[in-house]
Amino acid sequence: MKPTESFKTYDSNEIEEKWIDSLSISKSFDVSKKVFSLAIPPPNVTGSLHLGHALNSTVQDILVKYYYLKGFNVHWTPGTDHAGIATQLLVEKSLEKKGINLKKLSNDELIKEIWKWKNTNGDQIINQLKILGLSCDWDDKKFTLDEDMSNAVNKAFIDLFNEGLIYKEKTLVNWDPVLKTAISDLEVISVETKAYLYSFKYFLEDSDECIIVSTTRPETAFGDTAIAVNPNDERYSHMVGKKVLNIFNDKKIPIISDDYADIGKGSGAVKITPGHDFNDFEIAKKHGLEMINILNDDGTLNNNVPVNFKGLSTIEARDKILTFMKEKDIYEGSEKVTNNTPKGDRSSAIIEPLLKYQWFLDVKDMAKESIKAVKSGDIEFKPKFWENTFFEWMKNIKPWCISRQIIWGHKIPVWTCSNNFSVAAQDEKEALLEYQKKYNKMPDNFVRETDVLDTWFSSGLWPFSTLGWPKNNEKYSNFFPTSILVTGFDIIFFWVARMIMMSIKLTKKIPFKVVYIHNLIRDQKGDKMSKTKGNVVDPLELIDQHGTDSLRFYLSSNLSPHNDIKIGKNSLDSYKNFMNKIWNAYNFVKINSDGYEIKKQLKPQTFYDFWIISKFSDLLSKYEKYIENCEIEKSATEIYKFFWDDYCDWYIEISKISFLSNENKNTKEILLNIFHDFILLLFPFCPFISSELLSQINKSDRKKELPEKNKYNFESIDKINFNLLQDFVVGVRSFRKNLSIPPAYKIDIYIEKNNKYYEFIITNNDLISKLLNINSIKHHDMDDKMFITTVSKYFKISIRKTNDMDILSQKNKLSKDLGAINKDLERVANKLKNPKFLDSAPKEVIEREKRIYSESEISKENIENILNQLD
RNA sequence: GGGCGCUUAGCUCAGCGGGAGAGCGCUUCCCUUACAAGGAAGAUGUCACAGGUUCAAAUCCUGUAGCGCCCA
Repeated sequence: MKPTESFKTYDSNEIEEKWIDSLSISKSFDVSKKVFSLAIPPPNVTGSLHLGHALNSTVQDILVKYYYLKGFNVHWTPGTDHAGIATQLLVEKSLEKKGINLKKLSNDELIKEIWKWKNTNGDQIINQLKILGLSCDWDDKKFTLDEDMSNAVNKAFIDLFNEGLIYKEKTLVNWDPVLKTAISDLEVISVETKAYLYSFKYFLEDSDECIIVSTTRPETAFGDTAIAVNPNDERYSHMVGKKVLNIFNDKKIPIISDDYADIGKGSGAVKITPGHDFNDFEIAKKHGLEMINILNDDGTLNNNVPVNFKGLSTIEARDKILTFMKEKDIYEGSEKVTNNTPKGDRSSAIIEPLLKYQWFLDVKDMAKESIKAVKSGDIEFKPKFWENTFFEWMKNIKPWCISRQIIWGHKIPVWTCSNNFSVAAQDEKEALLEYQKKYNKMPDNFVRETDVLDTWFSSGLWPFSTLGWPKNNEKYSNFFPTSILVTGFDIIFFWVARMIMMSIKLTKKIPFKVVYIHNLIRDQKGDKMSKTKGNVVDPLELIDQHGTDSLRFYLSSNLSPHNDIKIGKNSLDSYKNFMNKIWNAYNFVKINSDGYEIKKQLKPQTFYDFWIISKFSDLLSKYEKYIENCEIEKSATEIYKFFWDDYCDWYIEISKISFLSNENKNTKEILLNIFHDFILLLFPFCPFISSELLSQINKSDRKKELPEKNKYNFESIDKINFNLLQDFVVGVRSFRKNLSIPPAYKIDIYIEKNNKYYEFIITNNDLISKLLNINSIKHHDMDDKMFITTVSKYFKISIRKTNDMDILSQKNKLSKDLGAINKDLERVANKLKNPKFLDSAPKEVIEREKRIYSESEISKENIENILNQLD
């Protein structure tokens, strides 16, 4: 007979379907309540749910549900990011696939196409997030290109522009020749590549003397406008100030002296190409050198090179110029080197530094203010070590290139007159007024900028723009600054830093009080997941197989500040088992708690009721402490340990026996109440199974709130009795196993009458005997050779000797125990006879060591006696 | 080259000054009426290495090596 057949088995899919629409938390503007608010890191509209989203939003959702249980006024804004370049690329590609010629589309038509795509596919990620059981305010979701969001972007731009922090400048920028747009420093990744370092000669003007320079990019020689040598380099000191002939463009270029040239590197002389290298650009500014741009926007060589090189790609030009060098006999050879090639994070194209007019935001002072906010503790990173990374970047920050030559995004709200005077405004009408006000005349040829803003510009406003800024409405004043920001460490620079800067500058407030940085998810081997590698684990598949709750509990248990999460195909197994365990435990609770209710106060009577109550009380305080301190994984571990080890393995097992006697009814009530309150603690982690079980327990729709602390707060709870019971029970089980006594074999256990805890054991004889499946516990005289004996921490446990007992195995075990105890004794004895230890160690430590010593001595003596008996 | 982090059981990781831990895996026994997706009892470690500080170091400091990430 299988009693399970009468119970419903745990089916994650079924309960998820049932509860998916009931998890929203509606916000209120009840000002009497404490506030917990946060904004979701908006996933890209192009995105589909991956484990990174699952992890990030699970963490947030745990916090949200936790503070909701605590009675806070919670507000969590969901939303999506328009993700400028990424989205435009995606839609362009899909249009090309359909056979549409992009070149024939006007910008307006393309934008229309992107919107069309967004409106049909843009909600996919939001719908997938819902599957995770998140308590966002789904009715209040935002998109970075929404009208109010765009107005906020314009407002931010206008303010920063009017303050002179946003400006247009022709300077060297990172240019992506494939996307044909400028990008910011952060969007350039340097990829280690194998390359050749070529050396060639420049001849001094009217002289046979030459100077050798080396470069991995010989094709840029057309743009060389100087040769730099180190001021301390005696080999070249006589040349400084003279000129060499650049035979690639027939110009005479100077030899300059600058620390930048490294004496030890190569020949010590270095060619300066200001138009195509950031370091060289700085040198050129310092020395007033000419800057030559030799590239077109698509990366091919332009009109500033000889006609036979024009239009070539840099790679083609490289071969050709090497041939040219050889012909002219100035080529000196090459060597293999590894160097870092800058590539675009979206296009993977080699990024060319190019002279361009672009818009910049001067963030230097904003960065300083941000550093201050973190240093002062107004904003706190958790874990704290990330603050160093943040400071490091903020200290070295450069002006942020915010303009992009693409079409999907916030168009820069600047209008320029033919005289080059510009104003920033929300729209053309306002721009006209502004222009008249500023310049006291009407503009002519008034045209708007065509560039759009870097996507991160609008993301930088997210925590306050989503709440209504620049309007000071109820939502904004209630929920801003937000309580926390939860994100992976990969976007600290891209996003976190910029939000802090923008917020302090524009709202005069910090955007959030805490930055909770969590780890990232990788595959089983620790490799980054990517479609090309084919190692992507799909969260939806995991959810289908193991359930959302299992996934959420897995993720929250494995958050670690130091290690990335490595997920494999069996990673979720034990968490699914945990859900099943909870489910089945409820089956037991249910059949034993009929007619009992959830109470405000409990009335424990037995030592085991007191014990489980004190255990739950411990859990409750650790649970709160860890969550509030952004150590969710520790909270999860406590939940797991309490439920499985304490509640199921001990309390339920004991309660089964207590129910046989029918004497005390409080245990059933406590069994139910603790289960119920435990499920409340579980709710933030595993909302589906929790909601289902809570609804089964409370037939009416009871409001979810954290259990009251004083429900579990009893004075002077005596835990020792339960420890005694555990010690005795484990001691007997182990003993029996060691002697190979079959479990069905009913035996009597004997203990000494003069044992300190004899009374406790005998008082609970029936309970303990049933728990152990033995006849009963009796007392005996140790000298009796009829017995075989073992020791536990508190007891000497004896069994009547029989012929079929495995006495040798028991002897081996005891000898091993004795070895361990002797080792312990030696260690402790050494400590205790060390006067310095007795002088300097804290009292508690000395006391404990003394206790260990005396306990170990007793155990040692006991074991030795028993061993003698066995001989 | 600079910075940050990591190195503890076969695997994944916790512990971060005072008796080496958890989960998974492994061994043995048990379908004992919540649960075999389970229960019980076990085995398993030069806490990377070398110095130092301390009465006491896996834990703090310094250095070395290896791994990972970020920035040049």
